Amino acid sequence: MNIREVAKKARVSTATVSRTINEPEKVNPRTAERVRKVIEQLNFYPNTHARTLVSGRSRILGLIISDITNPFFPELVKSFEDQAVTHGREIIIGNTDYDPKRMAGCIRRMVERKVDGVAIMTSETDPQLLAELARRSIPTVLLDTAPAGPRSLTLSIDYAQGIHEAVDHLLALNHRRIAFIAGPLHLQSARARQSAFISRLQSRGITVEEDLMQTGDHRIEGGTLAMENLLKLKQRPSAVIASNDLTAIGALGVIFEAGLRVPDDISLVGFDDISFARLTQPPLTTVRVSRSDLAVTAFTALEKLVKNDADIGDETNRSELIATHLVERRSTRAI
Amino acid sequence: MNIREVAKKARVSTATVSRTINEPEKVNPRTAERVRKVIEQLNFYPNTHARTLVSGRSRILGLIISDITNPFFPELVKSFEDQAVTHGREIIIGNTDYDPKRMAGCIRRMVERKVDGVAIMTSETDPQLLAELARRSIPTVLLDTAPAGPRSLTLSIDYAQGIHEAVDHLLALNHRRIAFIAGPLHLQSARARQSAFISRLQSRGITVEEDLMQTGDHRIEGGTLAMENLLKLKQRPSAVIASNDLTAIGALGVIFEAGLRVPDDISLVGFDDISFARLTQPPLTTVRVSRSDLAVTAFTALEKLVKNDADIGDETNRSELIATHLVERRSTRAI
DNA sequence: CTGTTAGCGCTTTCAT
DNA sequence: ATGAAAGCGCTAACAG
Repeated sequence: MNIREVAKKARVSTATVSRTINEPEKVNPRTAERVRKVIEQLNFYPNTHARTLVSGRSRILGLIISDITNPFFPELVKSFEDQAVTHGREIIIGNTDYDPKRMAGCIRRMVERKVDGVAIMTSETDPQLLAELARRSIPTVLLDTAPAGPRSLTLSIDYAQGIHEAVDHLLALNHRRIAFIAGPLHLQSARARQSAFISRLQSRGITVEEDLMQTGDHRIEGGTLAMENLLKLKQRPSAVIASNDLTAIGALGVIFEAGLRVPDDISLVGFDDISFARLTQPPLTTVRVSRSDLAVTAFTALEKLVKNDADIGDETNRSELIATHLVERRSTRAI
Repeated sequence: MNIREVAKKARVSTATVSRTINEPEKVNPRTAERVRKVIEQLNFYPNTHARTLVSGRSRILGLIISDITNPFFPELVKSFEDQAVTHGREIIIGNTDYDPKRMAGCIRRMVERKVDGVAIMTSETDPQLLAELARRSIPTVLLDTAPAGPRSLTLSIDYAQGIHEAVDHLLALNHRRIAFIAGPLHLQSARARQSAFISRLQSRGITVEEDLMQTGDHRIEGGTLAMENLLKLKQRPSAVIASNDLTAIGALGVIFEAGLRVPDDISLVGFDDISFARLTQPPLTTVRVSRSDLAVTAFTALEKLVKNDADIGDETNRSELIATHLVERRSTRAI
C-alpha cells in the first residue's frame, strides 16, 4: 500500500496526497479532507525511506553517549527522546563504551543512516571524526569539546560553579581539611572540576595539601581506592568532595566499613546528582547537573542548526553554558 | 557521491558494484578487488534508505521498553544494542512511559521506519497493537505476554524459580514470619511473583498471614509505604521479600530510619538485581534476572524470526524461559 | 489549486 | 561474470 493507492481512491494525483501530508495549506480544504479520510481508512503510513531518498532529510537525529549503563545517561537519553517524539523525529543512539573505535563505528552508522544532525554527549572526542562530520556538513552539538567547523556548536557544563558552591558550603560548615577525589585527569571535564576546587580553596586563603588530592576514575572502584588512601592519612580530612557521584558512593562504602559515619565523622559531597544519589544512606549532598536541561538545550540547538542550511555564522553563540547547583542533602554537617 | 560514481571510476556497471557489496562471491575476484579499492578511496557508504526502498529490508530492529530511567532497562538496552552492532543492524528505541498511548506511538514509529522486527520488553501490551504488527506480519518478540499470531514469540521470565530460591533461603535461615511486598497486581509479572511466594510457603507447611502481604508499585515509594505498614504490626516480620529491588530499597530506607538494622533486625530480599543492588548498605540479597541473557535471547529469537519469511510454525518453540537465581549478599542473616 | 513527470540511489531481474 | 534497465515510494519542479 502506497501513496498511489491513496491517490487513486481519493481521485487525486499523488502530488496532492503528498501535499496534503506535508503542506496542507497548499491544498483545497475539501480535497484535503477527502484525502485524509482515505489515508485514515487505508491506515496509510508514508514510507520514510522513500521520503528521505528524495528529499535528503531523514528526520533522524543521532545521539552518541558513552554508556547507557552509566547512570548519568538514561535521564539524558529520555529527555532527548521526549523532545524528538514531540518534534516528530526519530533518534538513533550510539554507545561508544569509551572506545574511540566504537565511536568511529557510531559516526559511520549515523552517516549511513543519513541523520540530519548529531549530538555527541561523550566527554572526549577525536577531532578527526568530527572533521568527517564537518566535511559532510552534518550539524553537530558537542559537549565540553571545541566545536568542529561550521554547523557545529558546543555545550559546556559549568563545572566551576557547582564546585565553588560545594567548597563554599563546606567552608561555611567550618571544614578546613577538605579532600578532593578527582576523575581521570586525561578528561578535560575532570580537570575542570579539580582546578575549580583548588582555585576556590586558594582564593579563600586555604592551601591545598598534596595528600588531600586523590585521583579516581569516575567509577565506584576509583572512589573506593582513593578513600582508602585518605583514611590512611595521619590526619584525615573532615570532608571530601568527589568528582562524581559514583566516586562518592565508592568512598561512602569505605567510610562505612571503616566504622566511621557520614556525616558525623566525615562530610561527603558528590557531583552529577544521579538518581541514586538521594537513595544512599545518608542521602548524598551533591552538585546537580540537570540532564534534562542538557538534553533540551542540545536538542534545541541541534534543531536550529539543522534548519539553517548555511553556517550559523556570527549571529549565534558557538557555545552555551549549562548551569550546575549544589543540592544539600544529609551527607554534610558542620564541625 | 553514489554507486554510479563508484561504478564509473571502477569501469564497471552499478550492478557489479552492488554485487561486490552484497554478494561478493558472484563477482570475479579481480573485479571485486578493483571495486573495493574505489569504494575505499572514495570513502563510499551505500545509502541505506535507497537500499531499504528497493529491497524492503531496513536492517533496523525496534526495541520497546517502559522507561530507560528504570534501572532494569539500561543493561538490557546495552546488550541488545551490542548484538545489533555485531550483526550490522540498527536499533530504534521506544519508551512507552507505561502509557498505552505512547506505546501506540512507538509502534507507529516502528512501522513507519519499516523495522524488520520488534522486541517489546514492557510488561503489559495492548493486544490490539500487537494485532497491528501481526497484520503487517512484522516479527515480534514479547515479554511475559501471549504471542500474537504468526512470526511472534514470547520470552517468559521464570519468576517462580527465583522466588522459590528466595523463600527457601530465608527458611534455611530459620525465618518463619516472612512478609512479601508485591508489585502492582494488574501486572501479570507482579502476580506471578506473589503467587510463587504464597505457594512456596504453603508447600513448606507455612500459612501466610494476611497482614504480611503488602502491595507496592515497583517503585521506591511503594516500598516505603508498605514497609511502614509492616513495621506497625504488633508482631513484625523477621524477613521481607520485595517484588523488585526498587521496592526493597524503599523498604530499606524505612527500616533504617526506624532505628532498626538490616540484616540484624530484619532480613531483606529484592528482585531483579539492578546495578545499584550491590551498592546499598548493606549490599542487597536479591534474585538476579540477567538482562544480558534476556537481551541476547530476544535478539537471537528476533533475528531467527526475521530470517524466516514464513511462520515459525511448529518447528520452533513459541516460548522461551529466562532463568532467575538468588544472589546472596549481606541483607539476609539467620535468626 | 492540481496534475504530470523526472528523478533520489539502490537492487534485481533478464539478457548476454 | 557482467551490463542494461526497470522500478521501489515518494517529493518537487513545472505547467496548466
